[in-house]
Amino acid sequence: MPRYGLVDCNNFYASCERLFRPELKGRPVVVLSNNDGCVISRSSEAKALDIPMGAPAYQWEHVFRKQGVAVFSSNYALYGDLSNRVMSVLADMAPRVEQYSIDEAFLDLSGLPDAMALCREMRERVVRHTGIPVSIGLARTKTLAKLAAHRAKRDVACGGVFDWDAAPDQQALLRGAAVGDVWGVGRRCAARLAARGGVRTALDFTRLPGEWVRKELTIVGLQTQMELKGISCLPLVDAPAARRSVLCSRSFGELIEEKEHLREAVSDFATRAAEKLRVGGLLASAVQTFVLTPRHRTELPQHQGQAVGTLPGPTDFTPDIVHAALCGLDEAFAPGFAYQKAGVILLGLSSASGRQASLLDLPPEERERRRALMRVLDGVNRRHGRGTLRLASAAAPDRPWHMRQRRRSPRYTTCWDELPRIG
DNA sequence: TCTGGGGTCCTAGGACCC
DNA sequence: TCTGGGGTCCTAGGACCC
Repeated sequence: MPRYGLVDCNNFYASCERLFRPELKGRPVVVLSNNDGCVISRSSEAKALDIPMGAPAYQWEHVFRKQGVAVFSSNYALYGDLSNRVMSVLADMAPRVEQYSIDEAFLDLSGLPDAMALCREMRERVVRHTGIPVSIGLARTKTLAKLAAHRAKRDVACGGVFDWDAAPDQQALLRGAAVGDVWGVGRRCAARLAARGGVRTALDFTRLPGEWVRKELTIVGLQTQMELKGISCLPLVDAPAARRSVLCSRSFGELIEEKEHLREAVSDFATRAAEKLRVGGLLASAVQTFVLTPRHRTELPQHQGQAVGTLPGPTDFTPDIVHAALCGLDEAFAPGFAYQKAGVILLGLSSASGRQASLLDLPPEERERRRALMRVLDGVNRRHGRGTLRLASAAAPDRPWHMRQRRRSPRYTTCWDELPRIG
């Protein structure tokens, strides 16, 4: 029988923020999305105040003030670094690890004599080495392991680790889980299940006829159902799959009507996306640009535009990518709208090392010249901060529509100037 | 005034080919 | 009068995840 573990960092972003601010222990902490828009992480004290996940920050300001909630803008440099530290502890202890997200990892624990003991030790070591508390679920499928971790987190009696397979009454466990809490069952799907004969719990879901599930919820829904029944359909994926796209997009700090400003923003996004390409050793063959008006502002005229610009061939050369993205913008843009968001997606990715020579190839000396230029650009920007060297079409850093981040904590662990001071 | 960003996968439908 | 069928590839849109 396969055995999976799911390690889940508790309230990850909020926990990261609290690491460097011990005086916040016991106080409610929330972390906001980009632009300080909505709540994306809450400490247990903040959850106890009934601040929901995704709550728009402006609607909760009075609660933040009244209850002394510590509020942070998101600081991905910090979270990414702490995530790496947690993952490396796991990799040292478990035979096979699949990092599933910034704060979760699946483990393959099949065939181990005492998986439970290993998980307990792992949990202690992670908190000792990184300060981040984690919960661990164990089960014979990944989907059940997710539910088990959920349980481990909520039920303090578990001591942070819960073994689904060892539970005496697994039906009761399934009955206690809302179907919407099952991994792979989103809002839409949960609503359809409720509409169809009131399927509300995970147990109800397992009792539906498989043909109906296949037909209405596709093969994905059927897999979820089988996994809930204890039949493993989703294997551990240790080698990360090749990336299929690179996306860079932002909401603006204020709405943009001027095409010139959108050009600057899109130029920025394309530049960042090209950097990500080079970091990953990838080339893109197409660039998609999109622009959106604010969907929540129904009183404003709405427009969504997108267009794909093709590149001369697979490339990671910033000027080519920016140029194609701006061509896309010309097509996607319509005048007379106030835009709230834009983005650039790089598609048709291939590996830079395994690159096919083509008839359209540039002469080797020109290729080398471009590579050298990008190396210099990346080197300078790595050392002196992103955007130090940029194309003339890109935005100056002081534009009013740049994203708001009024409450970002220092980059304690990744930036020399922002190290914590002691004494 | 103020509601994130970055991904993946599946399906349906059309174009095209033999 | 009869008017194929199966395969592939691409795209758009939807749903899900954290």
